[in-house]
Amino acid sequence: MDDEHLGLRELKKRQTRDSISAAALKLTEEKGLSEVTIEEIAREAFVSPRTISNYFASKEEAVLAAGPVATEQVLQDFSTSNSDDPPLEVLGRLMSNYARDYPECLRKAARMVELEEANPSLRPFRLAREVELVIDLGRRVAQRTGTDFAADVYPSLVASAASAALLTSLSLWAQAGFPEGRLQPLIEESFSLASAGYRRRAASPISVQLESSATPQSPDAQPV
Amino acid sequence: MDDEHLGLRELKKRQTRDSISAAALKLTEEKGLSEVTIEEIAREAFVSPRTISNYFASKEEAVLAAGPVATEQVLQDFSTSNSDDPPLEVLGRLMSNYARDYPECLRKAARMVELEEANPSLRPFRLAREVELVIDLGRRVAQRTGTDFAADVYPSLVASAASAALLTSLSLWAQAGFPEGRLQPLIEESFSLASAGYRRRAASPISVQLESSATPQSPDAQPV
DNA sequence: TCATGTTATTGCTGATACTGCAAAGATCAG
DNA sequence: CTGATCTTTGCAGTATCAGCAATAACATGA
Repeated sequence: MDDEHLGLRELKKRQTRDSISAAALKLTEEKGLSEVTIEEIAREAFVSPRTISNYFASKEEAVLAAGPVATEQVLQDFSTSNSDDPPLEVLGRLMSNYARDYPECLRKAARMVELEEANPSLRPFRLAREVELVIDLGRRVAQRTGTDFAADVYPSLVASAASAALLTSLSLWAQAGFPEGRLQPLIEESFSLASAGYRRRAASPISVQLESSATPQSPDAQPV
Repeated sequence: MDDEHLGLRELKKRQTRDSISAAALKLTEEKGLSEVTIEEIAREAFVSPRTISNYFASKEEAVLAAGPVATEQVLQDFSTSNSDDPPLEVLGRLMSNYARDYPECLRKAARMVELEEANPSLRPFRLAREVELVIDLGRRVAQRTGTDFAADVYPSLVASAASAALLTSLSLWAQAGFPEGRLQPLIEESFSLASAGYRRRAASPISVQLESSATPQSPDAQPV
């Protein structure tokens, strides 16, 4: 029911959708989203302005649609893996492996973080997408642990913690200038911190300290 | 610098701001935000449409400005209190006390959650506000624990966990129909779950189980 | 009290965004 | 090939929003 019999119609739909979001992303990187009009995106994507409204409710959603979609893979893996470890640890391992195996995808995600800092109007919409993912993940945690998603805080809390761990890691990593090989330890640190009830291990005041030159003064940072 | 010498000007500014957001809230509850125009809000608040644009960037922000602002109190209390306990536990106590002492404020917050479910366009903007709070809280955690907000995942993770604990509790509580006296235990459960690294205590599969009749079938829940 | 500077409010205007509707074009199934 | 279905498009109407200048309200100091 997913990629089964995709006729020409479905193919063209995805194609125009991708064209639009790619055009939106390109123009946004060039001029800033506030300077980009629907009409421009339409020209760039070879569609009519009206068509853009058919696909996206706003410029912001069009830009965000160009972001990474690989999260679904991790969600799948989480649901199918059957370990007896606590969900957070499983998620931590999955994310860590993901950072190791598909660095370009994480890099793309971090690039979106930067794009968001340059274009604040993106933030609300990115967050809305994020919440959808957290809800999805929460349901999976509930199913996996046999808890009730609607009556128990547990699944949602775990999902939120995992999301925060990943996003905080990405944000710090992007801020430090994407240092090679540093993301994975950051992710592991974040997840183990959550699993430890946010109590620092005495031995590691700042265990995965980045180069201090990368973030000399820290006027305003953008986590989450 | 806060409530010091508020001249007539500042007073009137706050007054018109409140008028606008109150009008926006009232009309939204009556007809749904999508059916409300800026012009209507302007009439209701006895200001010109142009003035609304001066105060808020969108209808959504106007509505959200009518929400509870008491979070600042908790942030203040967190910064001023000087306990040696882990920040999450301090925050948990503060929120629990808050739920006990100012139930009407929490109820208002939960009402906003419901309003958001009825008017999905509110969500992105509420989330954006939420993130601002989390960043603020993260900075305070950093200051309190002597960690570096910009170089260390710890402060942001703690702040995110606290935010998730509160919001998840509110969401569940609202979904269950605001049962009297149930919010505080939910909050305590959520915070202690986070402090315990999201590991259930063996004795409590669902320790703060709500009346099962309150949530018979759970088609789509809205945490976070 | 008055005079003057400062700031908020307002109307106007132009640019942009979004939606419903109906026509035109593309794809599909037989 | 033909009719059905769906996508794309143009058009028209409504709504949003920001810049600008004028007006009104408040503040400050004498």
